[in-house]
Amino acid sequence: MKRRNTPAKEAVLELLVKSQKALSQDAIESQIEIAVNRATIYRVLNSFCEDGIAHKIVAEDGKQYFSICKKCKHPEEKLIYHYHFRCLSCGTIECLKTPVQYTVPSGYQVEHANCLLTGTCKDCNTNS
Amino acid sequence: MKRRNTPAKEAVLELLVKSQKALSQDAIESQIEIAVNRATIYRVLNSFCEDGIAHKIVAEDGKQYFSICKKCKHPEEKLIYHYHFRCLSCGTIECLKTPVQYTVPSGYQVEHANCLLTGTCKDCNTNS
DNA sequence: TTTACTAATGCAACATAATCGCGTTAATAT
DNA sequence: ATATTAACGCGATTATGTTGCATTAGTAAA
Repeated sequence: MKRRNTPAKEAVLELLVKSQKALSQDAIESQIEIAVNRATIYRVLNSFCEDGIAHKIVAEDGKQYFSICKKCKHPEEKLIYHYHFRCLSCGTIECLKTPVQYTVPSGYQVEHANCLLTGTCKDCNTNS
Repeated sequence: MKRRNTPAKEAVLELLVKSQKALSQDAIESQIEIAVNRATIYRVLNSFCEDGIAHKIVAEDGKQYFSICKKCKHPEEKLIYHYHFRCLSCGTIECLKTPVQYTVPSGYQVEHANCLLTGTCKDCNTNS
């Protein structure tokens, strides 16, 4: 199943790259230049994840957030998991550079890590 | 608002303690001895969280899981965040002893950490 | 034990997130 | 220009979690 380039994909990708943050479907739908159907946005985002272009974060609100992050890629093309930070004040979700480090009991095999810190970000702390 | 003891609370608590795992509302509803309404289960679970008895984990499936974990309590009564592990094969979510360690850029204030690793657990790895 | 107060419950309605089926549209290669 | 089929929009559907409200039942005081 070869991918095709479409206006929807380009617009979503551009928005994600431009915003530098993790965005939810509804944020994308409201910020995107062109009109794109909800289901399509999800399909586009999931295809990005499948292709390793974007990654998905599930926040404690149960919602999915997607982001493009070039720093995620390790030299040997392996994804390095890093912490994400969700600001309770402004809602922003950003990728921190802090890598996720963990050890698991022997016999356990880790395939994915979803690590989210919540609190107040720098901007919201200094502005209050 | 003082808490009252009720059959629903006792049953949910007993189940959580017995199972030693993080359970979702629907798992609790199906495993619990007595019939308890869905909304009540959520209210009970949230009250446990407020009282510091249980903690809530949001998995990458967007669902909330609740668990009792005595090891969570630090000597000075402060909650220590630890990793959780979700097995993609058997669905079990368990608390790992691995503490969550992170550093955040200056100006950031962390209030909560939700860290979940997914993969295959020991049992599922050895049985395959 | 009886009474009063109100936390807790069940039920139904509601809100939201995400997925899916299906007929149609349009990107790509020939 | 044509054929193929990935991608799309739309509507329906599923699932999770919350909320309002009338009723029930803990708990403490009389």
